[in-house]
Amino acid sequence: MKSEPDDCSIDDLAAAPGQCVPWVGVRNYQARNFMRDAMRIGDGVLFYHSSCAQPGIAGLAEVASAPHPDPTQFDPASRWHDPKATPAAPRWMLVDVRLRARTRLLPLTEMRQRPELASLQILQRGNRLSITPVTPAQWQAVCALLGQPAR
DNA sequence: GCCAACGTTGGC
DNA sequence: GCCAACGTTGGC
Repeated sequence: MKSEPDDCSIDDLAAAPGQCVPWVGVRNYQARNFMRDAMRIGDGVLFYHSSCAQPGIAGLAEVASAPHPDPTQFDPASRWHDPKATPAAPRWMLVDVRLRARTRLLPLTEMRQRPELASLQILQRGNRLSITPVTPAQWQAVCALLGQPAR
């Protein structure tokens, strides 16, 4: 899951109540569908810093809630406000994400050098999705590079 | 700031 | 439903 550190960095996640944040602001249907349909509580999350000086994986996290409506879609003052969404017919669903571990930064440049990570969807040409699935083998490879248990 | 790549919009 | 125009993403 990509996050711009100016919005929510791994340190912001660590400082959040319960080290847990609602993943607000996703406004892409494919990314929404991953949160709404594919994620389960306890699923592992690679926390990726994007649109910053050093893009890369900054820590491990996990899905901490069932899907629920993104509250920012109803808030006219929010940058993520969606005038077409109503509480009766929400358009954007999200999950909460809880920190497991801050890690060293695994830079995008290093990720590209690792053959075992070559299949990661985030590394594919033209990928722009802010949420992409990770296979168990990819997860284990990243954890090994970060010196983290793969549990 | 550039630009490749992709998503969304809206006229037809 | 097609598709051109436009907007967004995100690394560099």
